[in-house]
Amino acid sequence: MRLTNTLSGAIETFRPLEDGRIGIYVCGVTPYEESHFGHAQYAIIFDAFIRYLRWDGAPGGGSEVTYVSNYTDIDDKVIDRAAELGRDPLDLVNDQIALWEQQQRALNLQEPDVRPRVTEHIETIVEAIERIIEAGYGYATAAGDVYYRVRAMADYGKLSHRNIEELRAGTRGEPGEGKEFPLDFALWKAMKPGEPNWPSPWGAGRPGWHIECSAMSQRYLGPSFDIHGGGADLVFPHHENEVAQAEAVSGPGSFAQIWLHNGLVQRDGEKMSKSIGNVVTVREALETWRPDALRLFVLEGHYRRPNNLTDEAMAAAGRGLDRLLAAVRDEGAGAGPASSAGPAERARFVEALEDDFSTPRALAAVFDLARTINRERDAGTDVRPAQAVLRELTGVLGLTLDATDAGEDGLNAVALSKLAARHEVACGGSDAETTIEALLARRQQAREERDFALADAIRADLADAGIEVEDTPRGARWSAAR
RNA sequence: GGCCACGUAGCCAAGUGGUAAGGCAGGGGUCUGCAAAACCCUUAUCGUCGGUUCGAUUCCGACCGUGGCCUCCA
Repeated sequence: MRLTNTLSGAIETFRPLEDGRIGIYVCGVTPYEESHFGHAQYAIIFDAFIRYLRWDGAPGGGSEVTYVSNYTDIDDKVIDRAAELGRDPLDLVNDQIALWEQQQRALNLQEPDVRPRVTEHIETIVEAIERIIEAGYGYATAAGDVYYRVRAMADYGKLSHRNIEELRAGTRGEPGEGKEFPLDFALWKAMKPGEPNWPSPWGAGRPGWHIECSAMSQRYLGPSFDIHGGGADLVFPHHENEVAQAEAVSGPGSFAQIWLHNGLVQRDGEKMSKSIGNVVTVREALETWRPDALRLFVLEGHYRRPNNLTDEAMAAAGRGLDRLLAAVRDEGAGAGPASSAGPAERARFVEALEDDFSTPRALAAVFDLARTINRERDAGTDVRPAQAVLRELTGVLGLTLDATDAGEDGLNAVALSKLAARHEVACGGSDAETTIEALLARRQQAREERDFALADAIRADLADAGIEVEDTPRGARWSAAR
């Protein structure tokens, strides 16, 4: 597999440190407020990536993947937000983590194998800081802060492709109290009154932002591991500092072998930010669009490129999803010969993903397969083998192709029973599905009597109630519109 | 200001030194009582200007534009 490595800036052939086993760490969220579309995007991308690595259809038959993704559950933002809300910081993050995990399930995101939290790894972090100090790359101040000595790291800046002079020119503001050098960053922050704190050799305090990720990734994946991922906005300073911290102790080139960064989400061509007021939360996204449509939208772009979220693009993704749903519909058992479609598309799919995880190209193969299935089905071919391949490939990308995604629980039972009454249909119970079936039976009867006015009226009424009716050779099919 | 990406049809988005995947939308058909879905056909000289080359959208340069980062945003 070839992947763009931020470290080298080039596409490299990825070889795991240990054959058949892959360790990957992805920077997770800081759960101080609701997650937004960008979080869904990074999570979807890495979810699909890991599903692919594990897939037995990947070259080599799939790998055993250890996926670690953290929660930064204590930092300035958490403390500030908790103070604003007058809440305990830990309560706040617990609530936000619970919400995010619920949303992750809604988005069909696989759970990471390990979800380390900073507050549960203070000892690991303190030990990591001690080793950095021992190696000569860290120093404590009289105030009880500990800083990383950036100038001690010869190749500082190698990940983000900058040098210390450049960075120094860009620094704004004051050097900071007790720092030897303006670019030095905090490994440990001395406690301030009222803030959560833990004991350490340098006095009570809490970890700096970057140390947690290098300490926890190495804790679970070893000093050297395969892949470290995250949003492109984390390259500097976060990931740069992680590299500096880790390699100060474990040596140059020892940390993550490949750095993968996903492009950021824009909203209508603009940066999504609170100051612009155009942030789309995951909650809003899930209320507006189907999970599979969201995933399709994300994966229709290449992971490294910025992705522009627009209503139009989302609508297009939704229609594309409908197309895939139509192809896997349970009407594939034609009387004719079995379809031979699938293997060629599968090969294209693999080829695309092997080439820097090109999900757009992989999806093109999937859509081509969908077209072939539809065409062959129309011709009476038994397309079930091809449908199985389509389901397999989309499953690798994490699409569920679950038609009930549209939310039948959202059906308006009251409106439906009124309809049933208007068309003089006995609907039995209040069950929405039963009512719809009864209405469709009434409509079918009308059609057989050539009473198309009534048939069309029923269809129109159902459409008003959010039910779309389509006639097929095998009877009417309905679905909840969205 | 510095560093780094990117700029492909109405929209989204792949890709290649030899005249450009896929999705959505549009137009024309087939099918259908009608519709929907599906299927078939159809819609681009790849930001601008130079250069290298037999030939560039693909390589190089400049310019314009968009985006990211420049100490705590996935």
